[in-house]
Amino acid sequence: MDERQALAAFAALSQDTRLKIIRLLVTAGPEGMASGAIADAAGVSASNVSFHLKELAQAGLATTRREARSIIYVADYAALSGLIAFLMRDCCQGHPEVCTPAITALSECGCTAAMEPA
Amino acid sequence: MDERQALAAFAALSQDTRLKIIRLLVTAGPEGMASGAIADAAGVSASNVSFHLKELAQAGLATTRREARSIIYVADYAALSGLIAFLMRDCCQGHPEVCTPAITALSECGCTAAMEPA
DNA sequence: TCCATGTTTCGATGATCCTTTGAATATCAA
DNA sequence: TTGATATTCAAAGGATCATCGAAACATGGA
Repeated sequence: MDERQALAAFAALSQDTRLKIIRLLVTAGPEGMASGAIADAAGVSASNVSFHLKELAQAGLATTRREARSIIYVADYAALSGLIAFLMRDCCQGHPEVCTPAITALSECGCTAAMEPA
Repeated sequence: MDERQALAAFAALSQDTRLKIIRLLVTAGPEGMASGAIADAAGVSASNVSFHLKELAQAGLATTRREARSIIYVADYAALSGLIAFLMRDCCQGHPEVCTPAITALSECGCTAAMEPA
């Protein structure tokens, strides 16, 4: 993830409805959600959700696949962790006080099970 | 960090000049940088940098202190790691494939030295 | 084929944001 | 006090963005 992509991702996440949508997609998992279901869950119109989903897809944070009449949106986990990595890489240069609290946050989600001591 | 704060932080980071400024501040460390020095380094006018610094401060990503005629801006490391934590907390619910790559990113910056195995 | 469903696209409107300019404020030195 | 330096503030412009409604497109079933 370069600066250009990070900028696009930050812009995509800086909007109320889109942040809501990303959270929906992330919790929905790899199966994703149909556009209509997202619109219902987010409480916005079909055309409005379509507008925001397009933004998220263009920012690389979501991918799509068609399934019958529905179009399914899936969170791009690699892009999200890439953004996290970008923030960290940028923030840690000689200042571990930035990342150390993040380690605590990490351990809250059970993902540290696979970790090895440094 | 709640959703409102995260939204403000994402908005602050989604602008070219401001992202550049945050990177400058982060690498500058706790000593910070004067407004004028930031303007020079970022290549923008004094009033423009002032505008963006105000945005960053209001988003909680930077703090200020006066030093003689200069006003020194300092990155708020707690807010930055809080944003990282917000992203992670949101993204990991049942999907460790999001956070696991972030662990790799973490280990690149030397901050994992303090870590314990889970 | 015809119709219903799900989604996107287009055009218009109002809101928000970024930049610039010039004036105002604060600090220090002479 | 006067002048110089450092920064902020306020107003105006041009650009970008979000929302809505209507129309268009794609798919599947009768």
